[in-house]
Amino acid sequence: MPIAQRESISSSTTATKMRLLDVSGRLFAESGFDSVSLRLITENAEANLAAVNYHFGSKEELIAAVVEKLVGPVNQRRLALLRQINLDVSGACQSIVEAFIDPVIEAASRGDEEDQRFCKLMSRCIASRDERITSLVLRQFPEVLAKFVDALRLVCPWISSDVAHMRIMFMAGAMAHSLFHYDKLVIISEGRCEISSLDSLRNELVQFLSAGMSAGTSK
Amino acid sequence: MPIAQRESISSSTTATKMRLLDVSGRLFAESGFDSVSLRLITENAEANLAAVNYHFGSKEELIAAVVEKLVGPVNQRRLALLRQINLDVSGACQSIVEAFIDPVIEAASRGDEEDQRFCKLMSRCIASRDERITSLVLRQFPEVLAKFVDALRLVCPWISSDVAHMRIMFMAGAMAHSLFHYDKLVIISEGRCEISSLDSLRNELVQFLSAGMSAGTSK
DNA sequence: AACTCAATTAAACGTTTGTTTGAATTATTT
DNA sequence: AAATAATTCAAACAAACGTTTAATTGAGTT
Repeated sequence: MPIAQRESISSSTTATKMRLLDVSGRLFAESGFDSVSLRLITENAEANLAAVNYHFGSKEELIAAVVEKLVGPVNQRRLALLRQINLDVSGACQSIVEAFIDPVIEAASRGDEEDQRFCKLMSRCIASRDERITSLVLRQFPEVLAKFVDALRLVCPWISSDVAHMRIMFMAGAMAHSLFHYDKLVIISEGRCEISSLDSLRNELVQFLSAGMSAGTSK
Repeated sequence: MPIAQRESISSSTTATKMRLLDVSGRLFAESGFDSVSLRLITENAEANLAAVNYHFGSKEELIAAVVEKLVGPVNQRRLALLRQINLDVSGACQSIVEAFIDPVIEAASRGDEEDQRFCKLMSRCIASRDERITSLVLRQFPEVLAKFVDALRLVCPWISSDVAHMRIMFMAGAMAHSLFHYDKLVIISEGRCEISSLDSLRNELVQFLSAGMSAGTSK
């Protein structure tokens, strides 16, 4: 009878359910949401094949659980950091960028998991091209976007609303792309570039984006 | 006997084969490479289900044909534009950014297809997270990356090799992300932002990236 | 007109997918 | 201890997938 107790389950959080969430995140990070089968997940979680449908209802709801568990706290932290910024002092634009970037870096470094895996999963969420994923991610994003646009325009008054929105999008893209692919840079550059740590990537991202965010307008 | 004539086919370019390539590009742009089935492709191309395997050998080789047809000319054009730049004059950094961006914008605007669809397909190639795709795309990229790194460091001598590599990656990410998602910005911004044309997006991208590329280093 | 070979077709193949079922097991409550 | 609910399990399900096969068509050549 796996239907009636759906609601009582969502609060119980069985050990199996948590293991499924954890293993799913690991596998999704490496291969994407669609490529990972329920059989691979349940085998790695040492659970039965039917466990996902029992605990989450469907694969899609499992994905939703993984995604929301990941992006929710990050967006909350972004808003919290943004509120702490003194928008009057010089360097406030860099603080805005940091408020957008650092919650992701923090979460990646804090977790017991490996940095890269967390970054890849986060990148798959933020810059997904699957509407089923983006609809989940973008649900919370309008508030974040609006707050960051307001902050940016307070610090850089010469930026129009349209341009501010675009620049937030550019920032998200640069971050998501580099978070996912930075480990490949040593190969593509044929050994000429090596990123020593996630922190060094973060520093260069902040440097690059701060300049872009505060750039003057063309005309 | 679909094996022996494989090479004679690749030069004949049947009407069916071209239709398959065209339809595949359209469908891949909208839904991604994996989500589009051979049945959907062949139905839209008014061809038989077996046509893809006959003309291309497999679905994977069809994807490879679509990808290489798309990214090859763009990278060639990038290198051509880069060679034309006078690296001594001021504003050379912006020219470098334009040499990276404009080949994509040109190709999107030139094609008979709709802008957005082309942008989405291009974005799926450039910033793919599927190793089967990235291995195709990145095959030509080391040369492009190296040339752009060299040009950037000539114009901005204070940038180290590592940082130059990263900034190219940031640029690619900002471009790919915004090319794919810019039509969603009007929804996410809840009507507060609307991108009038692909050209306006291009102009803001150039403005943003030029500032980021030429930014000073942190210490 | 007979032959040749590329191209198309309909049908079936074997896998893999997410999901469902009903019984067995374990845990919790009465 | 008995009864009830929650969880696990093996097995099977239908659907969708890429691929293959063998027969058929059609144009170009000998």
